[in-house]
Amino acid sequence: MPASPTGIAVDLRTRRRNETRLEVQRAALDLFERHGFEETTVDEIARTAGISPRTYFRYFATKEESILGDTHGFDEATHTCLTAACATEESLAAFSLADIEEAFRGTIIRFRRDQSEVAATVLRIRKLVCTNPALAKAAPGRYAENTRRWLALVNETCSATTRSRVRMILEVAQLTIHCAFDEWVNACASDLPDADLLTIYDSVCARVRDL
Amino acid sequence: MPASPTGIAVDLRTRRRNETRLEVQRAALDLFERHGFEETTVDEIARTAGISPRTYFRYFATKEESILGDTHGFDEATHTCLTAACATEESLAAFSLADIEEAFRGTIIRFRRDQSEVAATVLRIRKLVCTNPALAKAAPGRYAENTRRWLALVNETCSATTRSRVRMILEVAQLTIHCAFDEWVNACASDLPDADLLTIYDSVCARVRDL
DNA sequence: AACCCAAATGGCAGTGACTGCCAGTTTGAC
DNA sequence: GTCAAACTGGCAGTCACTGCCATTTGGGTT
Repeated sequence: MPASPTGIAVDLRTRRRNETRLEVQRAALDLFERHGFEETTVDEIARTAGISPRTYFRYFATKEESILGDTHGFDEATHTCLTAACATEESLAAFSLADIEEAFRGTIIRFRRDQSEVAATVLRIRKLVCTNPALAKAAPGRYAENTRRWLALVNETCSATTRSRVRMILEVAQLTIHCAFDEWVNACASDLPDADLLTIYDSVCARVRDL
Repeated sequence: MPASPTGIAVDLRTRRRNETRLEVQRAALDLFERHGFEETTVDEIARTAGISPRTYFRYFATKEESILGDTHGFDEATHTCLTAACATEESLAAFSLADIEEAFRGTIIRFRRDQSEVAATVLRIRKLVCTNPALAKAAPGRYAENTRRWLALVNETCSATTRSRVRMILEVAQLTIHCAFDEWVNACASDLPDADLLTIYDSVCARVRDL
């Protein structure tokens, strides 16, 4: 199996897989924007992406996942943040909301560097999610699943109290980001001058601290 | 239209409606416990409750709603709490997480007075929700819908900042209760001696404050 | 080169949630 | 008693999603 310069293994197979995955996501986003989420069938998405409906469900478990599957790097940020914290008992005890907030801030900043391309897609997705009721309803469930998975990383070694604390941190962090996303979408829709995700995120974080 | 002693209007029609609603909820809870959520079909629930499948969907929009529809009084608590806060601008500015937490505490205490009957049902429901993945995934979406509806009450009169603040308060309050529910279920399952919902809720609230 | 296994794909038939429509029945107001 | 509105059941249909099987394709082995 050949390796890319970054050391990540990439057969032809997995490269193709990633490509079609992206293709499907693009098709779904496009169709949802044009005709609405409920009006678009999985068959249409598959046809547009050039695959069979049966194959669609080998890439995404549900219709919603073609948009909600992409978490824009925040999942990865949480994951690395948490696994680092799980290293020792002390680091887990010291693990705090501020850690994840800092990691999220880093992810947001990375958006900017990738000039428009990524950030624009994120905005389109978030707009859909907070506009369409069906997606708005499906999204929290999807995120709760992730939280569950993460919590499993901590599960074994620590006390029930610590685990509960970690859960609260993860959930509040998620909550904060999603609120920021929503406000960002609204700000962009209203053409407000300070429609900057990082600025908004910081102010939402501050608001949480003042609760 | 006759009125009950409490002043609530109860025709025969609405009384019947409430009865069948309860009947369906009971049937669903029972079947889900015995055969599992995904293994139970809506047709079975309807048959057990003595109605047609078509009628089922006139009571509950989805299969999940037959359990998730009952929010054990916490929705009502939130609603009254929030409408009271919306009365004047000052009261809305003073509205805080502590207000809702106090209201929730009251709701929990009310469980106790209704000796076992209600509390037992709540426990059964919460156990199902935190055991079954499909329900665990559906639940957050359901609650997000409520938050949306509540936020609409505040929508018109106040600044974007205040609305954002109210949203955070509502969401964190929801989060706290659901964490408490989960810990309660786990404590009951392990037969822990201090498996008291109020005690657990208080400690979760404290944990949130320390974030 | 021929060969082979694992992974990927597509088609087909089936299940089950959910909806719109229509027709019959029940309830409450006058 | 009368009539409109609400409630109900049945039927046909759509669509998300799954299991199974046959076929193709990629990549390593001899």
